[in-house]
Amino acid sequence: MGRNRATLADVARRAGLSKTAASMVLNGREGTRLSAEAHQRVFAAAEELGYRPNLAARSLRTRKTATIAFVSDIVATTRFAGDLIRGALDAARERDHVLLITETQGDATFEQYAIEAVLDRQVDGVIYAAMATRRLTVPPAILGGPVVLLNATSSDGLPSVLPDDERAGLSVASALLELGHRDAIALIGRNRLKEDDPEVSLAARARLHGIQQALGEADVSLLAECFCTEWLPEHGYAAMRTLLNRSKRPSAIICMNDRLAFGAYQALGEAGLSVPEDISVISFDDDPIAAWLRPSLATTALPHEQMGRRAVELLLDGGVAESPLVPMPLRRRRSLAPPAG
Amino acid sequence: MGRNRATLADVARRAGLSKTAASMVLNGREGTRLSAEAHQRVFAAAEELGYRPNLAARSLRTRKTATIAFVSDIVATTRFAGDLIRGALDAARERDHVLLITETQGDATFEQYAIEAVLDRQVDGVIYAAMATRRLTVPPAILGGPVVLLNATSSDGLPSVLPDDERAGLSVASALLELGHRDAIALIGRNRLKEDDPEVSLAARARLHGIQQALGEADVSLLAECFCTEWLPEHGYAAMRTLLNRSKRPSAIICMNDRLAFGAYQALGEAGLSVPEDISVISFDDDPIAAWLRPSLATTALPHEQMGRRAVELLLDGGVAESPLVPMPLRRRRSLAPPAG
DNA sequence: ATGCTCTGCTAAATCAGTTTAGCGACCACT
DNA sequence: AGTGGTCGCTAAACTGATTTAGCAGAGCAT
Repeated sequence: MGRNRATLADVARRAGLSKTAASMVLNGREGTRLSAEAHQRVFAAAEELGYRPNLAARSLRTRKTATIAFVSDIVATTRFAGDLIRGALDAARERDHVLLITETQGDATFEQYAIEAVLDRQVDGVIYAAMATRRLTVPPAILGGPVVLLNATSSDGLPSVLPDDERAGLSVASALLELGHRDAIALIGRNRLKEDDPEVSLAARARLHGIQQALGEADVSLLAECFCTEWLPEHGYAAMRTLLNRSKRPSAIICMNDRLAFGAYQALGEAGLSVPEDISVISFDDDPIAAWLRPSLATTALPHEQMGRRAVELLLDGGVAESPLVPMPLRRRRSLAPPAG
Repeated sequence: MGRNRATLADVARRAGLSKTAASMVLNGREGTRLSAEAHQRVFAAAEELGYRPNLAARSLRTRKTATIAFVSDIVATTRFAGDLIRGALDAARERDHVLLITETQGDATFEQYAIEAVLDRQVDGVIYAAMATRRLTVPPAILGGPVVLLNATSSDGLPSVLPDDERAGLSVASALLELGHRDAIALIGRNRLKEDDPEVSLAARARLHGIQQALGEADVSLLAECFCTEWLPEHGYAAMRTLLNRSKRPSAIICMNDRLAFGAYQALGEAGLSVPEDISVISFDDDPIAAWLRPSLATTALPHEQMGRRAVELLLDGGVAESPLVPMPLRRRRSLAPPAG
């Protein structure tokens, strides 16, 4: 790779100046007393030789690599990961940085390995990302330099970037209240494990709080709450069927995520009920599937791209981040209507 | 990041030996005549100091960085990208390498930038990946070193890794034939642009060929073919509705991808038809949605993780790759049944 | 004539490794 | 005693940049 690249010494020689002079000119150093003509010559030589600095050599001296490590537990499995990475990539490029990506797969050995690998390469900072919003403990090895937590928090007081799930819960419930739903709102996706263990999820509890707060303020209580062991379509399907067997049919359903809502749609379709005429449905995440459903599913979007971007900004610009919370915009779609009758 | 790391000189001093000796011992050099005791002392010193080599310094001398560039047009947008990256990440880790990921967004300026960024960092090789299987032209700048094309080919004769869409087409059609479907098989997703322009897609044409070959051998011809401008659920929905308005109802549908099949399911549900009793459905990709559908959708899996892995293997192990094609396994699921009646 | 400052530039050290060339001690052989 | 070979190890060069310290010459005042 890159054999025969011109070095700084080549540039200096061609310009008839010293390496020192060439280095200073190319780095735009202030306060140097090099003549305008010297500048000219260096630039010309660099241009002609197609000179590009060898960053390995530079970083040996400066201890800067213009490289950020993106260490995450799981990059695949969810299509959101790509957005997180893309946002980070964009922000990094704008700052002339590049991303070294590793995955720990939630395995301690891999994590150890990943961290050594990036530290050995002298990265300028680490973005430690979780694919499910949660609390975690960062490996002490990376604390020697800048770290930002992405989609996670820790007790170390490290800067972090999180989606604002509580406000999302609030807006989801409010959307239904505004339409006139009151006494027949059901919730699908309660889950003790997710709600009680912040190392599993922060989203479940926050979303629930938001929903409860909005409903409480309107003096409304839920018609029913369905517990689900996981937030997958099959669980949403089962929950919806249970709900439909009850004496009073709900006028609106809140699902804790879009996959549950997908399952709920399936059960509603089988029961011959239509959304939103018979039942409104609203949810969280804005998985691409939400827009593909018929009718399209109203939901609150996880701002993954924004979050990835913020993480890099926080890491490199050292911003103090007013708040770690990134808003989750409400996507109003066809699955919402006022209650029937 | 990583301040106060012990250097090789520290290790050598503690072992009471020279840097040369320490370097040789730690690199396990053959043919050196250093005593067993010297080995002991170096290993002990390295261990005690928690020594880790500075890879920037090493690669300055050796011109090896143990880093691979993963340059792709688009990392987000499809949930498959994650799998491609994960496979590459795994294979890279097994070989003590790490991935520098960049995205070009199909933009020439970004691409130029991305390539300079990775070449400046002296990567050992480049994986040039496309998110949709297609033919492309690689930027000449990266040809100075090893390159592997992932999910793409080019006219440069570069090694590449591709999914075997033609065989997938073959197995999809064969699966239907085996079940007894013959004169009422319809195809959703024909698309001239994708089929005719290899820079847009190689998959469409290959899948079609495979299907046609299998049907041809069985002396069967398609009942109908629906053209779709894109392969999104809405197009599958529309196509399916069109098909249902014809005089003869199909006994089986082949969709060119799972998203189209998702749309077809929606239209079938609305029409009160059930899968697979009334109509069988089979498709391509194995998007996670395929398993979530009710009934679960039979499809052929894009082996993205395998492909990512193969690309790294090809790049680092220099394998001659018997064939660039990675098999797409058939996932038999509930959407298949013999024709009714 | 001497000393001082300013200008425009460069030699050399430095970063942390790898690699080449070779040194001193010891032994065996003539 | 002199020569040659092996053993066990090291000094120094090298990679390609940045950075520190300082040099030569011009201009000016004393």
